[in-house]
Amino acid sequence: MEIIADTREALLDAAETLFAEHGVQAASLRAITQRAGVNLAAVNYHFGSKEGLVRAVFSRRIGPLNQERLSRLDECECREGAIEEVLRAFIEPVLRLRREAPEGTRQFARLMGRSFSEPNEEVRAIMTEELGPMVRRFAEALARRLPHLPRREILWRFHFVAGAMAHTTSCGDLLEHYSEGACRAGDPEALEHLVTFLSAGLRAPAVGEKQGGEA
Amino acid sequence: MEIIADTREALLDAAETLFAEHGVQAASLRAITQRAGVNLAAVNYHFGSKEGLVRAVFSRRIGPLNQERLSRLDECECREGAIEEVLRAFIEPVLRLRREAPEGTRQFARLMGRSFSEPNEEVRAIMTEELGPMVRRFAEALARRLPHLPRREILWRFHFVAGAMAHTTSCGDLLEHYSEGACRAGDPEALEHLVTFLSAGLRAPAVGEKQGGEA
DNA sequence: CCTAGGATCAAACGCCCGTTTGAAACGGAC
DNA sequence: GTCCGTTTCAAACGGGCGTTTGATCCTAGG
Repeated sequence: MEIIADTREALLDAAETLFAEHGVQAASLRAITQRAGVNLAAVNYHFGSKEGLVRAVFSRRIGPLNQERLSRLDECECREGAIEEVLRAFIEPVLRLRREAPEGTRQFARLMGRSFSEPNEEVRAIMTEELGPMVRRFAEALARRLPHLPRREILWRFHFVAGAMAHTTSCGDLLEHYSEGACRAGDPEALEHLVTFLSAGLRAPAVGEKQGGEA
Repeated sequence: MEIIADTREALLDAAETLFAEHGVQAASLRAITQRAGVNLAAVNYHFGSKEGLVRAVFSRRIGPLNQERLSRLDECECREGAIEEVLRAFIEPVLRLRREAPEGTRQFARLMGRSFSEPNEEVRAIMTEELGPMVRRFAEALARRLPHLPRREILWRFHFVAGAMAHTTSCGDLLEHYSEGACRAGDPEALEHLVTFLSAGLRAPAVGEKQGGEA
């Protein structure tokens, strides 16, 4: 528990940036160690293998990220906050990653957004493992606020919520490109657009019902 | 224009499946040619390079796909159809890919959903090129039906529409996993859930306005 | 029948990958 | 000063990659 973790941290930072930039598979250990200014063998010494490095890169950020989401959800539950607040608790911590100081951190949101659909099975496994309990708690919070919706429909809609968010964090360039620079996924207003759109979607009547219909 | 295109087609089919399964980068030409039952050198002979093969795999499907989307949008425009119809024209052709006969085709939706956030820049370039005009026409169709929304907000929301759809086609397993099999992204009902959720989101009042407010 | 040209083939090319190795450098404990 | 566990290092390992090559097969046209 000393400050010896120098090489480890340098590796995690370099890997985070290069994973985000080129993908986990395409970022070579040679490129990572060179950027970190350490020897090639350091990865296998400190993390056992490339997969160990991948796991460490994800764990380092996802732990605190989920903790923040869940503690904000706790607050929200005490105050019996509206759907909008639940969405903010879910989304804002991720969007804020994009505006934080260290360069690698900023890239992590992009990396994470992409990782849901990663072809690499190990990466996907890491994501489902690390995010599982958090996802379930948010799904419950939404279900409690939308008692008229069947459980299956809650899950569908939460899937869409996650999709819109992941798309925004991982393909922000696309939006910037099509809007010719007018919309920037890194702006604080992204949160407001997401919350407005998604809360309206969540509040829609159940599939098969007319507008204003009842359960 | 004869039936000589045997090897080419076999390569496209094999590549499509393996690209979807393992990613463009991780699918090797050796694996692709072996699955296609052709010689390794056939890729470079018929497509010039691996990138040529990638382009061909995408072009083969995206062309007809966009044509179907646009002709359905045309119909919809004639009848002055509602937002729901525009969404169906945009989404259904993609979801139907998942239920079509050839195995590779079924995988293509997954491949395409993932390709928006591909680290490989060439793949992303192919996507923006091939989808650009279609995207713009749909954005206009939505703008005409939501005249009270600023143009920027239309673009934000269309981005979320695309995100929810892409997430559904590329990470359906995730939804199936978290719902313990209750929700299957390949089911026809996926379309109904998407349209219900997304049309409600599109109809939300502009950011910063109260429910029921006017432009 | 012969031939020219497209299509296929096995084999090799050079390169980069993740990992391993064994030695060197370091830094407290005694 | 010596020792020992930790950390760093240059070098090499085997293997897979995309691509190239030159020979061989096949077939339509003269």
